[in-house]
Amino acid sequence: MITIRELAREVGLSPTTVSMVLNSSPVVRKIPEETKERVRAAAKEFGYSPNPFPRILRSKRTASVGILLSDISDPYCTEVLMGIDNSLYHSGYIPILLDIRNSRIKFRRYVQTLIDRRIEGIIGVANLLLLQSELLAIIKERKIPIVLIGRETEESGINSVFVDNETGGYLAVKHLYELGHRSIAFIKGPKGMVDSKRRWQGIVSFAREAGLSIDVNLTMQLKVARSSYEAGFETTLKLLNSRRRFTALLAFDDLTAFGAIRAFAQVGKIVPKDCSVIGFDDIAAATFYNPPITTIRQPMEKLGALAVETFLDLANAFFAQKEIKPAHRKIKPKLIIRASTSRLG
Amino acid sequence: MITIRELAREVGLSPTTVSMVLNSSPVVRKIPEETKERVRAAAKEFGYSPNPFPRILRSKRTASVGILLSDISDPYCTEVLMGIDNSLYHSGYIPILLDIRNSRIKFRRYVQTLIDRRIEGIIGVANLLLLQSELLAIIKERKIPIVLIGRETEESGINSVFVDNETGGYLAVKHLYELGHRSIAFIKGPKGMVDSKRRWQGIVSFAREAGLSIDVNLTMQLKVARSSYEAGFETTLKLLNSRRRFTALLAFDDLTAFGAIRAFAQVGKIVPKDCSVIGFDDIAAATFYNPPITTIRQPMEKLGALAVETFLDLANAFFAQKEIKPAHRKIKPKLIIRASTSRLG
DNA sequence: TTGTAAGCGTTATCAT
DNA sequence: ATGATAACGCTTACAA
Repeated sequence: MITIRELAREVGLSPTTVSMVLNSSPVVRKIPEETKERVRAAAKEFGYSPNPFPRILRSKRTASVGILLSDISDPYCTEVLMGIDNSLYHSGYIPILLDIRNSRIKFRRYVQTLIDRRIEGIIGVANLLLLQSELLAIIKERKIPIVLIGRETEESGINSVFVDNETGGYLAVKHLYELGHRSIAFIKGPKGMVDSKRRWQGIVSFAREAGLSIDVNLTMQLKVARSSYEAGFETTLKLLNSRRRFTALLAFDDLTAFGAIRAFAQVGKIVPKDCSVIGFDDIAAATFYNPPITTIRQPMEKLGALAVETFLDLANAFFAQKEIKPAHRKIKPKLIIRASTSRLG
Repeated sequence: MITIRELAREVGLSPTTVSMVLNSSPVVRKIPEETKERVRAAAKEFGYSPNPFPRILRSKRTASVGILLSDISDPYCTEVLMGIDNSLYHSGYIPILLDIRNSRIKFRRYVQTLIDRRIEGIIGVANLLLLQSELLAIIKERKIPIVLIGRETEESGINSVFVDNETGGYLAVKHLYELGHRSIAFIKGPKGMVDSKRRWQGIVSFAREAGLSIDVNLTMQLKVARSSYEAGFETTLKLLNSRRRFTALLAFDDLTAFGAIRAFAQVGKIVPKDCSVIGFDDIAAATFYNPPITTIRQPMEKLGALAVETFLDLANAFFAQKEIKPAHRKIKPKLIIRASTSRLG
């Protein structure tokens, strides 16, 4: 791995000149094309790749960003990641990806790792832990730019990019309503989760508009402890046991919907013939579930892309010593109709 | 962000002493406990975190490893990643994760990115592209340690960690056979794929032992172009249209199995009552599919962990200037019985 | 027991 | 139009 000094010797010039040519610095206009060509050719010939670390040392810019995931096995994270990777591709930044696995210990350790590595910012994919103010403190005290994906937050200094959950909830009930459903069961997200609250607001808002009445006995809440697949399964069984009739079920997310469909299958009911089911997120598996489910799509790739964009703005502002207001970007979700919902009757 | 010099001034010592204390170098034993304590306390008080880049500059060790993924939205990759992240957690190495998305252009660019960043090695998650010898050449020429996960390869200099596909195929048919199935349909992987060939060898080997006859008319092959979910769906419909009877289906992987189950559902057949279906991989979705599928589990986390272990050995050998033989580790798969297979009759 | 100084590979500034 | 030099922040011989 050749250094710039060696390369300079090869072409009979000083490291300075070579550096200037290769970085097309302003002064370079005064250098004759012939010389420049010679340098570039040699660089290519010897496969010269400048060592980034001295540059980092001087400039203080590491061109790296920490990506903190709550759980990489969660399809939601994965798809957001695609958006992140894709946008980063063009930026010259490298991602340092760390998976918290919902462990506070790992969170702490990984935040430290990132700080040690002098990342220019952190992009976090929604996680309850990330909101622990004690932990945010670490970040804020160091003034590191941070962008949170998927969790609505007005925390000062924390940027966020998230889906319009209220509209999402609204669209979901509306769809069921338009298919003729009037007895609708709801499985809300875990208590205290902002997303869930917002979605519920959307649902209530549509119900009011349409004159749809919401039966509290058909309104359940997910337990936090278990995976939403399992929780969806059990909650649905409970719903079925209650003997209260309903023709449609609005689930908190896709995994919950999967669990619900399994529960129906278990008691011999078929979705959507016996009951329509709608999810939320539109993870990849939603397409190939049996049946493929109707859901509210969060544009996850876009969330990732916007987060990167926000981060880049922040990082540049930071080095330009400019203050920049925290951004809170809200994106519209979209109804995706598949085979788990059908017209009543 | 305080430097070691500033910290040294704070405690009234030289940077050297501080450095030695903080790195507990051998000489440090001669330094009185009192001094050491003072240094450590100050480091903590000022939140001193040594800038890693000068160290990298001197030592040539970047403590970073490139992770090249074929497609991060593939659940297989994701689970391998968990194993990688977990093992790396204790090693002090940071992962630079790049998603090729099966694009040769991205591959080239990302390999260059990694080389530019002076990663100490590359862990690749199986991808046909990775095997393109032209591209491997780039890597080999630079003598960068590389470990390939999930693809059997004897390429000189390339280390690999993969599942014993032959045993996997063997176990899968064996399971169906023991449930009483004799008319079994097979959907093999795309032509030219090593994994597929090996699995098939395992299948044939069991068939011979058990005296099971394999009907070539029930033996299909996946087309490469599409996702294995879609391909599984269409291939199964073709199988059903052929009117040839079969009571069980062995699919190339879980996604293929999902597609198959959808195809059965479409023609009104129920799995496993009308036909048993077995997959391969045991991705997370296998657990919550409708029905949850029986499959051959690849220990993906373990594959990731072993790859990291292999990489660490290589990296250490590399810096110790030792030659080390390429490792090819083969891991046993395991049958996981769920609800998509049942006794015949 | 502690300190001085050189060097890792760049790049920016200033000189020629 | 090109080059010498210093500096980024750390570690490590070597010196005191």
